Amino acid sequence: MRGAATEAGTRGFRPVAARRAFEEIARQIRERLASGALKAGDRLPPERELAGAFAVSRNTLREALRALEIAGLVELRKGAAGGAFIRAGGGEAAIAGLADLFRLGAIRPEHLTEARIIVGTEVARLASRRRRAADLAALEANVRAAEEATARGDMSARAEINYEFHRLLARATGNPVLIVLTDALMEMTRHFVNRIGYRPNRYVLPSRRRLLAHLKARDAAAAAREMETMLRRLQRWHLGAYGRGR
Amino acid sequence: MRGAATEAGTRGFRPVAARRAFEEIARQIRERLASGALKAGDRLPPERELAGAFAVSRNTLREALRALEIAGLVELRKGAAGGAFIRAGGGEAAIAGLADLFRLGAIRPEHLTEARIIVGTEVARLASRRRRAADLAALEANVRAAEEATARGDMSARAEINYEFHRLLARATGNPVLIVLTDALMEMTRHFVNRIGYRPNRYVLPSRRRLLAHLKARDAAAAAREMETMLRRLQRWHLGAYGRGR
DNA sequence: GAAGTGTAATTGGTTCAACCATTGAACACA
DNA sequence: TGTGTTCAATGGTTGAACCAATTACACTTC
Repeated sequence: MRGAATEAGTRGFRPVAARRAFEEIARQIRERLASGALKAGDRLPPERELAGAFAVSRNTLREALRALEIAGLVELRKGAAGGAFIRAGGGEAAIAGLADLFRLGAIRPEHLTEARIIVGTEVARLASRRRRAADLAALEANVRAAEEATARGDMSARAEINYEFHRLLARATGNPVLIVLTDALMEMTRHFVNRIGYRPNRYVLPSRRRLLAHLKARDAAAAAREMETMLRRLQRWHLGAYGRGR
Repeated sequence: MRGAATEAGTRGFRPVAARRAFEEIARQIRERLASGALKAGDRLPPERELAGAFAVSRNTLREALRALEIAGLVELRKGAAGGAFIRAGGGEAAIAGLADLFRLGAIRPEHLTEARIIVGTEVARLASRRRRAADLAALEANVRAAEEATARGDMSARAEINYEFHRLLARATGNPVLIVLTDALMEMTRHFVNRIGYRPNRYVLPSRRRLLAHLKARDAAAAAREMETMLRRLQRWHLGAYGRGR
């Protein structure tokens, strides 16, 4: 400080925004989404026209569209009837974001299995209350497919069908938060299993059959118990394999 | 079908990928992250150099970097010591992705409150088992700040401090999946509350005090019960406001 | 020597003007 | 009717240039 008499201090000052142009553009488009002025299926004007409207170069505008595309808000299609279309959000960005965290090593296998027990148990409970006939049919077809894959020794297909079971169950709850979360947990599990290698076990399929019976009977407590028991066995199985594998 | 003798069908054919250049670049960089060749804090070469290495123009390379930046994997800094730095993932992309879903209307308030009950209850249970002295101190300071904000009638600060309580509790579990998920749920709650307006209530703070006592005593069952009861009351409160407000 | 000051180098941000590649629809033709 | 062709629209990519922020460093000043 040089002169106390002229020093006015810096309180009340904030760092200037210095927001990049493409961020401001993406913000404005997001705003129209939140306000309902833009809804799923709508098409934005062509890039050249949008660039003119925002008074930026086409490159800068493209970076803004790229940001929205990665966030899963718009889909870009080439060709005569192409353009930027507003997507009906399916949560792909959130799923990819969690999968990236796992890839970065921020999430360790025991965190993943713990979260799966928490979410999976409550998904089973809610699904048994809300499942419709169509959900039950889809789940039964899934278990049958798993049995067939096991019979012909196709372990890769078996793993995929198992992930799909959890996704179907989550959809039966009708809660999109649980659906997205389950999808993300399965995506992380897939990465994890790819790393340690899939090892078949004998207790999952019988558990599935018991779970289906509870779902059919709408016995929420029994369904939750069955799922929790199965996931805890799976946790010991996975973490054992991880401990030996690392 | 014209000639059954020459018709071979289309089974086994799949649409060709036609991946865009920037996607392939982002994939390669992601791969290095997953393999551990790149880790948090590392700096990628300057854009001009990278563009040369991938044999693409600088614009295309920038779209790849933009994609990685939006995904939260890298951070771009200007200036002499600038460049693309690998970020220590904090899950911002996943959080933003879920918040976008809420903004798009795919997630309705009852879905949000249901998920909060499930996650919050189990977070309280795990936190009471694993909390350390520092967690307890931070939570106590938070509750004190909430009481002060209430005393001076600052409802906006009060709301923020309340969200922070749940985030702190999630951190005490030590599970990054639960941390990211809680952050995302709080972010969605903030949007929701901003829309319907914050209305103070009298039962949250007493519940906080009881919860702190359970945490201090490491009584997991009581902590979970307290949190679940509070969240269910909050659910009725919020949904009631939403029902009248829409 | 310590602290401030100016300057140059580095690097991301943006612009501009092209051209390429894909897509779908209009259209001609058998 | 259907089949192939042409063409306009639109996103994808390129390359060169300049702007703007940031840092490192030599230089001055006390």
